[in-house]
Amino acid sequence: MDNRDYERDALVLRALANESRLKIIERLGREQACVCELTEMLGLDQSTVSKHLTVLKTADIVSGVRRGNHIYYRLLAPCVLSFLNCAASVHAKKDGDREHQGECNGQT
Amino acid sequence: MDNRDYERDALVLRALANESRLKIIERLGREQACVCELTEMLGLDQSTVSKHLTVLKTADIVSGVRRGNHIYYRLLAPCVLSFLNCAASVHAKKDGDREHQGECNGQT
DNA sequence: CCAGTATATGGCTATATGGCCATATAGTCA
DNA sequence: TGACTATATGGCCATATAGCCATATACTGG
Repeated sequence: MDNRDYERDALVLRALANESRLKIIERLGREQACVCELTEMLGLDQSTVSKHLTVLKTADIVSGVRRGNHIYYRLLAPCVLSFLNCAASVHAKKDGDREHQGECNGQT
Repeated sequence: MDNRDYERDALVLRALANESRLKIIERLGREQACVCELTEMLGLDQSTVSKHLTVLKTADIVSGVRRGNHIYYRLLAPCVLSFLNCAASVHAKKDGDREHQGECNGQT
């Protein structure tokens, strides 16, 4: 149980460690979307969004299927949404709570 | 529930998105440790380890208390350990499983 | 105080990242 | 086929990151 593949783990976490990509994930957590929708939502260059999606695909966090002229992306690993709750609770703790137990479903 | 602080979330995730820091977290998840123990475990320069700990401290993931000559670090946010399980399940899926539901405690 | 040990900080270099623009690719529809 | 739209890729630049070495700081024990 100790032989984690830290390199792979870090790859996944690096893919998540970006504000724009977090927004993409949050969006895809609600409903699949095409690149153009994500591009409009983020207000970034389309090529930039495409690269973000490549990063997420490489980490096996999202996948896209073509439908007609569009490619619809969806979240493959919904568990990453819990990362956001945990991440949020980390600073929630800092800015108010006392000791921060629970809040995110970690095995203490 | 939509006004996430993505910047703060990304800060936390960036702090986790590094192989050496993941090893530190896994270690501290088992038991607190001083810098010198972590330095030996990682086989990196002591200054490098100290900087990693600063990153983790800044993200409120760990904190250290001095005891005599040593500073003992402990994990403040044990929920981050569940990140590792989720991250692992993301590639476990790739390398075998079919659809990857559950495995990590996300709210699907 | 001084010497010794543990930790932190500053300076440096090599590499990675995120953004843009320009362009290439892949599909649709006449 | 050719015009059009959606997405991906390559090139570039500015900034961030991880590592090292050297040095500073903080504490302990004589």
